[in-house]
Amino acid sequence: MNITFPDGSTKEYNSGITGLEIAESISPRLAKEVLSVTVNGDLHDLRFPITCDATVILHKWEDAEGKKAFWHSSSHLMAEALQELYPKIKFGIGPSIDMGFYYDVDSPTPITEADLAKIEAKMLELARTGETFVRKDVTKAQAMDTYTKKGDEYKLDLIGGLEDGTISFYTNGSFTDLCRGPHIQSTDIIKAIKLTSVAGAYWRGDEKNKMLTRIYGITFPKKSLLDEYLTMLEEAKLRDHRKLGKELELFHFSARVGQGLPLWLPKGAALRERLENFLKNVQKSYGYEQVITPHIGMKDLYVTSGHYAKYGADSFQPIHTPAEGEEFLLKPMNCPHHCEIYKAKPRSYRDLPIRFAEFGTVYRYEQSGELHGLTRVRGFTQDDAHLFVRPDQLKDEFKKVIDIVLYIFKTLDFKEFNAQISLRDKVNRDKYIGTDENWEKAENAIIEASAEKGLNTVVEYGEAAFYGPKLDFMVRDAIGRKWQLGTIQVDYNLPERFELTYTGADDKQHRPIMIHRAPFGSMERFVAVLLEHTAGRFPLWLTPEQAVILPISEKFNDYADSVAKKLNILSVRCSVDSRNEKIGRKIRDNEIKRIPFLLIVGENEAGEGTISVRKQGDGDKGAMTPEAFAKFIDDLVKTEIKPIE
RNA sequence: GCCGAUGUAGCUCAGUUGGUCAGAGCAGCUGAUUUGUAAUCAGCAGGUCGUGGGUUCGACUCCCUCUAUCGGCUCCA
Repeated sequence: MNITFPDGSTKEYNSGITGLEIAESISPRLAKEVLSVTVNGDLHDLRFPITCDATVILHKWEDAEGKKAFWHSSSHLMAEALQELYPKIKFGIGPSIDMGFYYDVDSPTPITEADLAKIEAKMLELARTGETFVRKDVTKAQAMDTYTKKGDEYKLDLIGGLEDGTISFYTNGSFTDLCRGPHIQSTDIIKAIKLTSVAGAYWRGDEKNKMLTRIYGITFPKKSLLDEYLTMLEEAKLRDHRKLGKELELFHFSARVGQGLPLWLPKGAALRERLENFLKNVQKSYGYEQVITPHIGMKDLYVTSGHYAKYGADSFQPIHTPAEGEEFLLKPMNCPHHCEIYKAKPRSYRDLPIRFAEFGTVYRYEQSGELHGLTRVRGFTQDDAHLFVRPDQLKDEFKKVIDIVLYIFKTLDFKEFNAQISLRDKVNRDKYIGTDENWEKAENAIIEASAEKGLNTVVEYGEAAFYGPKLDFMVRDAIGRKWQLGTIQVDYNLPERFELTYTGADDKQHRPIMIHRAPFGSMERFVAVLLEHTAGRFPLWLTPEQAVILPISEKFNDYADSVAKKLNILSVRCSVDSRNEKIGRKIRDNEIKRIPFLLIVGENEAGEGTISVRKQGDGDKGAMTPEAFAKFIDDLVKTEIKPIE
């Protein structure tokens, strides 16, 4: 029997050998380190006999598959510890996740964060005994029987959803669990354990079900890896946009204004304005026209669009005029307004594509528990645009929008993002409006355009908007949470509902197709993610303050003011730190404020008409005239914003 | 909305078993200093201890309500 390895080499083994034995035959060290094994593309138990020629991959910690097995096994170890500490506990599911694992449990005794240290200690104690993970295959009926006797409704629910056939149990120490595996060979390679948090989670993710307690944890094969991880988490917290937003005085929340309603402070407003102008310029070059629409619209507008039926009950309640009692809704999206602009006059096929852009502020009632800094708010501004196109223009226009998103990401140095194609749920179709035919056309347009643009995409079913499929651009925040930024959506439905038409070359009326798109997603979320990516060190073209002039003493404040005037005229954003403080103090304070350039002026500079330039994190740059410095800044900004290709 | 945790001055945080515990540093203000590349010195002022109830002779401390925030779940036009 031949076993082939990933490097292409082949070795002969006796039939029935296991992955673990193969590792042992290669080296005792590998046998210690191997965490899981892939046989012919499928994950297998390390003790699973291999009986025919196969390709085998032995996974160590360095592999994602190795980590998965390690963390999944750790969740079983935690379950064992929990069972010993809380004998009446029942278990839901306990998978590995991106970083670590969790287990959902139903315990009559509440488990809180205060209990985590105790559970950790128990886990370590059990891990050291070197328990193996022993697999036992049973029939579905036997499995049902086992859990019926135990009175475990969660496991019974899980088994009920499985197909008939073999079901596997894994046992480590005193704990046996329904589990597909695979697992690591022994618990004694789990050397470092940190239970990170407890949280509530609905059974099977359905809010109608009971809420279980979810315990999150992470484990490592070495103590030093845990320390590194904890350090990394600490550093990530320093980049949290909520912390930086406060420190850099960008935005503020007030309970009296209302939760989820950000107040933009002067520096934040300046930053946001610059981002908006940047995008406006890009859009102008792509033929977009700016429009402006009101913050409210009559209820009927949203009844027509279909949004009222879908979200009306879960929205801010209607606003009424005092005399007539007319109902208005706080604008939750801009598309219906833009449809009405399209309808303002007859459109010809020659006019299309028509591209209406607006930085449109919208209000959505998000559940209170869902609010999160600037990334999930109740009032926010979309960098919205709606493109009205002919069918023959759809794919090209979609590709141009992808170009815009990629250009923006490149300019702002977002290297790591995921492009996600969000399609309809395969089964549950009544969540959506529109005909199957149009949905298929829309979905195909997105899939083809993305492929032709060479985008590396993942497809997610059930993630589409209720009126159409989307291409979403996802990025992660400082601690790895995923957020959607840019979105591009194809919509056949709103044009139908608003009876949008254009006159074709055949002199007949035709239906345009709509593309909804927002490359930033929203100004709020984009700024939040940008803050976390840059740790508050914005590119020069964006940063609220590019330079601060630091007079050596108050004697030079007048000279500093004259330099500031000169630089402001030359479009350098700078101010004067005229406080009566020592130069060291001024440097420190302004470094902390992340001002890119510090301009020091004293007797020498005032005499020569120059400024001494100090760059953040890069030290002394020498003296130059204000004019030379302005040119220097201008050149740097030009390297940051590259022309559109 | 649900589960859990937290809420002390503008910010970051101390406050022992309920009894001079309302504090510190930074920021602010005043004065002195007039400074050459990451914190000059001194003084002053700042808080119904998130809100509203309750228990108690007495509550920042214990209990309940509400509210906001944080970690998740659900949701996300």
